[in-house]
Amino acid sequence: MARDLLGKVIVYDGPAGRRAARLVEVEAYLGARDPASHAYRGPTPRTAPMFGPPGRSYVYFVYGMYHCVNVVAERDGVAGAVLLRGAEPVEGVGDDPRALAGPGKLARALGLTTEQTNMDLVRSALSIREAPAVPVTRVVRTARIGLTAHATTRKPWRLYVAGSPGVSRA
DNA sequence: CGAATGATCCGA
DNA sequence: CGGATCATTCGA
Repeated sequence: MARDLLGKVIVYDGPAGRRAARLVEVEAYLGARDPASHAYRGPTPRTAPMFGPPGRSYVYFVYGMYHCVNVVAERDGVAGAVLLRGAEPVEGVGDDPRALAGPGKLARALGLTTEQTNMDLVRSALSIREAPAVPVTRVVRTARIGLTAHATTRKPWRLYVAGSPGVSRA
């Protein structure tokens, strides 16, 4: 479930050393039932990780200049992923509280690209770590942002931590 | 093959 | 609101 990711820490031990951030904004995407999902029309080379086993990464490139990072969520064979949209700096990413406020900024600050797609998030250089859960009272649910195929998908599948500067927008 | 498209961001 | 900028996808 997407909400369990809020508060957790994403850690990337890359060429530039350790970079880590606390997740404060996420969005859930499904498969054939979700027109806004990359997996809507079945698997392609790019979206293959979305159909694979859970607990792995799905990183894609968009708009010719940004990368977006997802955590694959459903069981093997079923499409589903959670887009990481915002985080707060923890280590190695500077101290601008808004440096990871937005999916493109988050990926850039952590140094993640399509090279890091389909990585095992439990036992690899890219991982998601346990951290104190975010109190229910601080979690806000809204409709997802920036979608073209919005009409059919007004589900409140965007979750964020109220008041955090790492959230992409109010 | 060519053309359209996009789960973004920034600046005016 | 428009522009930047290009991998991916789909139609012919």
